[in-house]
Amino acid sequence: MATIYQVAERAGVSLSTVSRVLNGRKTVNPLLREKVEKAVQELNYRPSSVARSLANSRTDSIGVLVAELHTPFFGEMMQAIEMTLRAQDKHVIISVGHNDLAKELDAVEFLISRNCDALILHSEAMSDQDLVALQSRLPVSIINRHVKELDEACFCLDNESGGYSATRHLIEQGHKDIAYISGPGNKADAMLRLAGHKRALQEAGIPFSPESLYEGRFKEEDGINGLKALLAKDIKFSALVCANDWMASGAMSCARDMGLQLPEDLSIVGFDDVVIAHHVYPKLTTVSNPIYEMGEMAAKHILNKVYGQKHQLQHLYDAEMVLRDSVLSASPD
Amino acid sequence: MATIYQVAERAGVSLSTVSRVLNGRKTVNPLLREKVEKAVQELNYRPSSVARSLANSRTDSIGVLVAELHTPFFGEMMQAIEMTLRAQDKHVIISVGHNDLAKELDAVEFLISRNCDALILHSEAMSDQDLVALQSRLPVSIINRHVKELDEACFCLDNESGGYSATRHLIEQGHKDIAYISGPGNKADAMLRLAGHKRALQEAGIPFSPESLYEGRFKEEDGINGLKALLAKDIKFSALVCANDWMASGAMSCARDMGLQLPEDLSIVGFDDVVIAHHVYPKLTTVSNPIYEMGEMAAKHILNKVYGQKHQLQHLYDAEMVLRDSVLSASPD
DNA sequence: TTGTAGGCGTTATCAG
DNA sequence: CTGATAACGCCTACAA
Repeated sequence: MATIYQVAERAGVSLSTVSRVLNGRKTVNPLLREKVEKAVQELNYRPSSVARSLANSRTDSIGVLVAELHTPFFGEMMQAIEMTLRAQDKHVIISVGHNDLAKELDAVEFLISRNCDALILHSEAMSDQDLVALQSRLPVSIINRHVKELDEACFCLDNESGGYSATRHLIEQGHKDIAYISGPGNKADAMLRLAGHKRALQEAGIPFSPESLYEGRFKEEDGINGLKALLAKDIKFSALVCANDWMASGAMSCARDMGLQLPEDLSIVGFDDVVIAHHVYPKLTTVSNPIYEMGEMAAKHILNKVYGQKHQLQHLYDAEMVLRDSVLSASPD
Repeated sequence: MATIYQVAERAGVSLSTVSRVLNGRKTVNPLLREKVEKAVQELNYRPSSVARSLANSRTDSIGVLVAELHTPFFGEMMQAIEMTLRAQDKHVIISVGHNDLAKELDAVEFLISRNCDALILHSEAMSDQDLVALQSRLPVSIINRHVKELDEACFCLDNESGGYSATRHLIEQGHKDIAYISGPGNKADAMLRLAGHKRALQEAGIPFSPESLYEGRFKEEDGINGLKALLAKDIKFSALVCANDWMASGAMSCARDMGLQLPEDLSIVGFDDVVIAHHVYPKLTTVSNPIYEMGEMAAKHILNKVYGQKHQLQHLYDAEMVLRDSVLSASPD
């Protein structure tokens, strides 16, 4: 591999001059510039990003932490991040945290040890304080969580309004008895979605009953167990909202196993509009989660903060209804 | 950030000694070692991976090229790669090629410009020759394609036998009239799957009819259009095999739209056992594609080749039937 | 076993 | 505008 010295020698100039033309400095004689470019061509010279990093203490690399990678949600987020970052010649290093605090912290340290210029995190296990502490070590973008102290760095969905829209939609279709399968009580997004649900009920004058609530952990099986538990109780409901699509899919399987017709016997709405949403049957009415845009913005925030660019940022994202076939208008009885 | 010099100073030794203990050399006085370790602690010293890379011309980074990231298949592959590599303290840089030759080549150059120690590729558009040429520039692992010249570096599924198993299963269930929706004719994996299908037919003495074949491009919509086209023809079939799960899901939607009962009126088998396979209804009988294992092996191959490790490798993977609910035994007529 | 000195390939600072 | 020269932080002969 050719070095900048050899280019300099071949072009008959000093290495400083070569460095200048490589970095697009304007202050260089066009004649020399041409010579240098010719030499670069001939030697097929490629600057060493490592040496460059050592000299200017920038790696042009961004670390990204996600819970898992095999789920389409994170895949889309990663893709958004990779595309917007590579367009600016930055590269992304991935690491997965497996929903476990120790592993997440470990992953973060790993990323930092790699001298990333910044981090983009979709953390499940770290506390808000952990994130604040992290921010003092290097610039970060945070996806799907709002931390007061890190306002500028957070990019999230309006979960409360999403939860509101979901049950609001059901109410508008004439449903009054609406059960809810929630995410875990210690997750802010889960609780916000639930809060939205309650607000919609209240607004419609429908009392919220703890009986019609089941708390899961966002997994398919929780949808199954949740519906089973709900059905076993002495309550009636014509509609069910699940705090994410995986649980909704589980609930659908379960409903069918219990002999229910979908959506005739039970209307279901999900949340996130993940890829499976339109592969289940009936196709799932759900709430959008523009993770792609959020990933893009998180990346742009880094671009602004670390590399002095000037992108327009949006921090809060609307969760909109995606209407498909899993909700039936209830006949007014 | 503390440097190795400061550690040396604080410990009262030379920086070579510090370097030695950091790199676990045995040839160092336990007393000094202890001093150094203490100093490292106190200063919270972290070696600069950049400086290290410059000095020993290794970045400990592996570039991974995939077609897309938002699809669960690649997510799983990435996760496998990340986990096995990070366990050995290597990091992975991702880049996506978008199924486009120019973009793939661009991505590869980008990765190389980042001084990756090696590349792992799941290329859709590059030619075998491109890959061979690449191999001469730096070590590579190739997933899902067999290139004769790169035998050692390839990790793939036995697509032919997978295709065989799929229609063989149908035949065993009593089906005789079996339609097939294939992947694109210019993709080796698609053609191998189709070849397996034909072999199974032949073995059972069932003539293959081009009429019952539709060529798609592995997309959901191809499943829809494919079944529609097949149904419009003057042929009968009680079963359909789709060369991947996405097309199978599309075919299911289509079948239902056409008023068919599943699986009573039409048995369907997919391929890949991607996440949607057990979310569709009826749950899809399909052929496994152990992409996780393949990703892991591709990573281990790099570990062996570049970092002198000694992992056991497996290059060819069996495609096994995953039995679910989308196939009905045909009544012998 | 330990320390000294040179090199890895750039960028940045300063004279000229 | 151009060219020495000194960082950048670490590794590794080689010498002591």
